[in-house]
Parts: sequence; structure tokens; C-alpha cells
Amino acid sequence: MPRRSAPAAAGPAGDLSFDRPLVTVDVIIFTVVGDALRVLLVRRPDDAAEPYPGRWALPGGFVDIHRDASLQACALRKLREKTGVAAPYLEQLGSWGGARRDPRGWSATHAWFALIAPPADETASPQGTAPSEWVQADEAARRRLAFDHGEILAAALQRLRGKVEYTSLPAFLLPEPFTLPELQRVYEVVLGRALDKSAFRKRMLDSGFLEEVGLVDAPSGRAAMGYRVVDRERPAIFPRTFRSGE
Amino acid sequence: MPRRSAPAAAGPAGDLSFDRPLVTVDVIIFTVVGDALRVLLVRRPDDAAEPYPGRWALPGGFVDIHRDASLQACALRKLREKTGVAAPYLEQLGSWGGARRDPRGWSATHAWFALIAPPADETASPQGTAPSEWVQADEAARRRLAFDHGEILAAALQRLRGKVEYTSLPAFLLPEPFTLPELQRVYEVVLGRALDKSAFRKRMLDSGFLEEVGLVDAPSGRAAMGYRVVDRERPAIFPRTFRSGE
DNA sequence: TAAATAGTGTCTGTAAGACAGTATACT
DNA sequence: AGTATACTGTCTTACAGACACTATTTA
Repeated sequence: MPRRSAPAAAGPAGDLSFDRPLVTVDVIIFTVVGDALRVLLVRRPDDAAEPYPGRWALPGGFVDIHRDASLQACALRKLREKTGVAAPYLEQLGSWGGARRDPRGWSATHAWFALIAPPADETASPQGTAPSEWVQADEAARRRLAFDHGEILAAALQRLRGKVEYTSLPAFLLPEPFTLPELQRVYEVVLGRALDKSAFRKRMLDSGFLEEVGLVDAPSGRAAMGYRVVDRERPAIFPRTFRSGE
Repeated sequence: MPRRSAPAAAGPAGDLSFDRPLVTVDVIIFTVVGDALRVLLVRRPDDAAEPYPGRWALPGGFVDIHRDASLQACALRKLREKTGVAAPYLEQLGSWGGARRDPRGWSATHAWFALIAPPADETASPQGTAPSEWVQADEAARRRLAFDHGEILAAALQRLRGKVEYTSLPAFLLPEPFTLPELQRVYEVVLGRALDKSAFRKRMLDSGFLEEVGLVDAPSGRAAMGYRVVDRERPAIFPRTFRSGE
């Protein structure tokens, strides 16, 4: 038998010589550009020795146990390498692990999703390494992605759209300061439906996660109050979802 | 340098000879016995070669890549080994990974939480192997558990209590069929506060996740309707939390 | 008939949505 | 002044909670 004995059957205590899974981290990076929710995809190398050559995938890669102090630190590193962003909203989405998902062997990936403000330059591949692209979320979900990234992206979209119904998450998709009409547009883009202005404003202001930070000039029309989020670590949670009556 | 080169710096494509983390799965198994929420803890072996000898811990252990087809299959295996339960409500809680959490090396654990009906025999250690105990949730959270299991248990409790406010999760803590007064008691035990009977019944019956299954006799008083959940895979989600007004 | 428990009806307060109205900017 | 946008006030409606009431069982 070529393989090392399994953990449960390991002999002496402290014997760690059994086979270990591959461990990776993938990041689903969302932003809103124009009137669409977008997600960052990278192209896998064309090298035929790599799995899924030339396919689009979520940014990610192996955990480096000599550089990454934790899974979250690894996710932040990936995000920084791809976008230059250092302090996003970052939330663990879940992990996907099994014998079949990577042809190189039993692997477990840890998926995190990040919300960032739209990057200044939206076309260039930041580090000049692998080509990357901000793809509209719905189109990305239709592409045949590498590994099980299609499933992971679908889960991320479901989580995001679900949480947008009752949290302040969209505030992290905007550069500060932002105005309430701008914030409402982001909610509407993510949810894909219109919201009532008056109810929206009441909800946002009553829940107290926003801080006034002075008027912001508009290209035309009346100037609007600018806001920033008080606590960038914890999003606000509303007691009801939008349109609970439908 | 004794260590293998890091993943990002790996030379030829397909070189997988870098160091890999340890990969484990831990399960937070909840049930309600009597008037308290309880969680299953196991005692770690007294062997000094093992980390945290003699300390209480969450049930779990290394992923066995030759036996476990997936992370979820591994979690189900652990649960079955400890409790004999095969089809619980099982939900991924999250993963905790880093250089420091296990003295044996960089490790990543995948935590799942399970809701099961109270076991018939609540005292014995099921498989006769490691001693285990159903501990009241709040007391378990106060014990100094092995590894970072205290933090993981706290996260599980927070997730459970949070979700109980707006989902049908407590239905998975009862053996079927159950009555609405029984279900309400479980909600109250988990939440730690009383709920209004009328509002509770309206919410449960209107959301349509329950199926009548015939009257159940009570030891005294009027017989109550018995119910079972329609879909054991997906809990119902209510549009509002309880007591949103407070 | 009394006690115990299951289940229902009715009222009220709160808050979200609808929508019309007012305010403030620029041209 | 007119237009474009930001913001507010008022009305209506839905529904959760409070709580008293009725129903069905056993002793």
C-alpha cells in the first residue's frame, strides 16, 4: 500500500505522517461599477500542466504556511495582490472540500467574500501577472468557471443578495463619503428592483450606522448630505427585510 | 533552509511539494434536554504526547482523505461516531485556521453545527471510546476548552441564537411528531425568554413549514396536534425577528 | 365540576410603503 | 423661471404582540 495510514488508524499518539489535503483560499471580490454588480475573475495559466488551463476562476491559491498567519490573513493577502485594497469588508463565506474538486488531489478551499469600492482603473490587471477582469455578476455566474468556482460564486451571490435585504452591506461597495441617493442606487443594483425613497431613508437613518460628514456637491440639482459608516467592522442589521409584505 | 519552498514561490508548474496545513473537522452538536440547551463535549486523552491532555473539547479530528469524500461527509462521520445520529440538521459554521491554534503545526479546522433530537440514553459515552458529556450550553461556554474551541463554541451559540429569532431551526431539536407548545418551549429555552402563544402559533402555521400528522395525547389536559417539518433540508425563514419592537 | 392544557378572537400600536409635497441647487 | 435633484410629511395598511376568551381532555 503506497499511501500512508489514515488518521483514525494512526498508531502512536502524535504521529502526523498521514496524507494531508491541499489547502487553498479563494476570494469573491464584489464591487459596483456603473449600474451593475461586478465580480473579479482571473484567467488560469494556459500551461497544460495546470488544472483548468485558460479557464476563468476566482482569485485565490494555496495557503502559504510560512507567510500566512491565518486563513483571514491569507485572504487579505490575495485581495491585496489583486486589487491593492487593504481594508475591505471581508466575510467568510464557507469552505468546499473533497476528493474530486481538484485533479491534483483531495483539497479544501476557504472562500471569503469581499466588498470594495470600485477601483480607479477598472481595466488593467493590477499586478501585471495573470489577466483579470471585472465581470458582471450574472454573466460570471453563467460562465463555466474552473474547479467548483461556479458553485462558490453562486453561493456568494445568494449570500450577498440575501443579506442586502436586511443589512447595511451595500455601504461597503461605495467610496466614502457617499449620499443616501447613491446608497439607494447600490441597493437597487444588487437587489435588481426599485425601493421607495422615503422608506429607504427612514430605515438607513433610524438604524444609526451612518455618520454625517458634510454636504457633497452634485453635478446638477440640490447638494446632498454625505455619510460614512460608523463601524466598518460590523454591518448594521435591520429588524425586517425590505418588502416583507410581498 | 529545512522547509520546502512556499507555494507562491514554487518553481515548475504542478510542483505540490510545499508544506501543507493539518486539516480537521469539529462538530458542535446541540440538543435540548429538559429545560436546557446542551452541547456534546469530549475529553481529550490524558496522554501527554497529545495537545491539551485531559481537557474538554468539541468532538472532531483529522480529515481522512481516504475515507471522507468531502468535508460534510467527514462531519457526518464524526457525528455518527459520537451519537449514532445519521440524518441531523447540519450546517457549516465556518473555519478557523492559523499557525498558532494547534501546537502540532499550522492547522485549519472546519466547524459544523448539528441539531439533533435528545438521545435516548443521555449519560453513556456512545462508542465506549473517549468520555463524552452533554453539557449545558452556557456552562460549556464558560469552561476552558482545548484549542480555540471556546471561540468556536461561542460563534456557534451566537449563530444558533441569532437564527432562532427568524428561522424554524428549533424544529430540528425535537423528535417528530411534536406539538406547537413543545416547539414553543424549545424556542424559549434557546432564546432564554418567553414568547406570546398566539403570535408564535400564527408565525409557525402561516410560514407553512409544518405538516399536521395527527393528534398527540398529553399526560394531562387537552390533546394537541402533532406536526413534522415538511423539508428537513431547508429551514423556514421568517420575514421578521421575534420582538422586533424591543 | 374543577384543573390543566390546547387553541382562537379581538384590539392596539408600530412601522413600512405609497406618494404628494417642499427645499435647494444650477442654468 | 424652469429643471433637476434632495429631502419631508401624511395617510394607509399589514401584522406582531397583548391578552382575554373558548375548547377539549383527565381526575
